[in-house]
Amino acid sequence: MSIAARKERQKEELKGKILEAAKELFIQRGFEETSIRNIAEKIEYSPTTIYLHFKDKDDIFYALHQEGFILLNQYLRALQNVADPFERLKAITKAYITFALENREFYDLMFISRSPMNALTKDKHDEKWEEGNKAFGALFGTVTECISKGYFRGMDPEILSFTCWSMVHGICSLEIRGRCSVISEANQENLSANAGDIINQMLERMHQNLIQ
Amino acid sequence: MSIAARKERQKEELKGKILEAAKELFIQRGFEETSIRNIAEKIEYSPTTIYLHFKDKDDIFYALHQEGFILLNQYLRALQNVADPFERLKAITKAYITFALENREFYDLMFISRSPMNALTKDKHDEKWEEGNKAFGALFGTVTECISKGYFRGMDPEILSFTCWSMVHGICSLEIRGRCSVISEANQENLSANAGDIINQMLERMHQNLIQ
DNA sequence: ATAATTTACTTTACACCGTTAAGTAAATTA
DNA sequence: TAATTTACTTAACGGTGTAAAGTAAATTAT
Repeated sequence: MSIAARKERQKEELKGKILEAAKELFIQRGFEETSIRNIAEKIEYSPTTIYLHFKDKDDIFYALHQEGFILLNQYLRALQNVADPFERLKAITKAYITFALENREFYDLMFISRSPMNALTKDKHDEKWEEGNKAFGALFGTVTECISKGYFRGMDPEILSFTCWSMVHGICSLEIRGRCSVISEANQENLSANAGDIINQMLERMHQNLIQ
Repeated sequence: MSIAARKERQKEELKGKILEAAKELFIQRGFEETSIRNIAEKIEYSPTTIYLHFKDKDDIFYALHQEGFILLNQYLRALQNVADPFERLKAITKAYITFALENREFYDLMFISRSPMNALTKDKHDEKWEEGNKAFGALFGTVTECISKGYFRGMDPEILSFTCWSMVHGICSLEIRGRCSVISEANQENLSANAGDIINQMLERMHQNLIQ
């Protein structure tokens, strides 16, 4: 039955083309300015064809947000050979910020936009946010390791992990959603990187204080 | 010329009614689900009437986001009589989180949504984000006072202020945009408040470390 | 008091949007 | 060769923001 196999292949091919077109458009123009009709026109199919491969618009952007997580993992994977968990934690916060600024639209989709989360609560009823869970798990693992080596003594690893995430997410999302105009022009350059340094400094001093 | 005065009054009245209707709708249903037509129907005018009072949809939500800042100021004003700047700083972070969670849609509009920022870059060409400047100024003032009293020695007050803002914004925006499902159910309760406590703890230990 | 003008709207219309239902031509199977 | 399935497209529904044109009432001018 190689005909069925070829058809399956062609179906996947078209799905890939839809996603590719969607990605290009949304990276150029952002999520809200990317319509099903735009995507369809780009791949030279009718708009309704897209619905044969994706449930709805949110479903497309859920798939794209998955690609974003693969990209984020590439940034983080490199840090897995940092032996000291505390050094690794600091490297994670820096890499996370770098990822966000180098892939703004992806970051927006993954952590700010409501669209991919809508896809979860609608279609995949009762399904969990696996991508988020996995990425958070990596942070959680490192924080837990830190605690087991005497850092952050007595703190809840999950809440502390969330707090670390929050701190860097705050920087990235204020930057991406254009709220940094309150900062003087001189400080706006490298603002995110500098704020990231302060966060790592805070983590460091927290540690220094505890071991004294 | 009291006729002109009355007309002016009536014009302002209608503008207020539009804003009131928009506010109710957007608090109930969120920004994206609130349309010009909805607002018009609610006040029993034709949709195009709204354009006699507001340039476009973003302009309406810019006005609403201003109301949000008035509300935020009410949360923060109470803390102005906390004499010690460091205690005030910690109170600000807590109050900020409380404001965000008690006024989620307003918070979204003020610090996450693109809409009011669009109004700035479009219409009010070259105008600055005054609301943001003013609110940030209050934080900046407190942080500067902290530094002048020996806290956070050697740090840039503006970048540090931004970092403090980022930390609490991160918590609030992850919560409001539904990214907290990665946390265990037990920890999801009071997650934001607990993360806020950790942030204050970090600020505190940073200080303790410096004065030792 | 009547005519001209301004004001405060509404109606209509345009060009989009996501999405569903119905139709169709080609490929495949019986 | 006929029946069926596949892979689409066309047409349509009900929504969106917004601009242009029309209208009736209020106001001003003569």
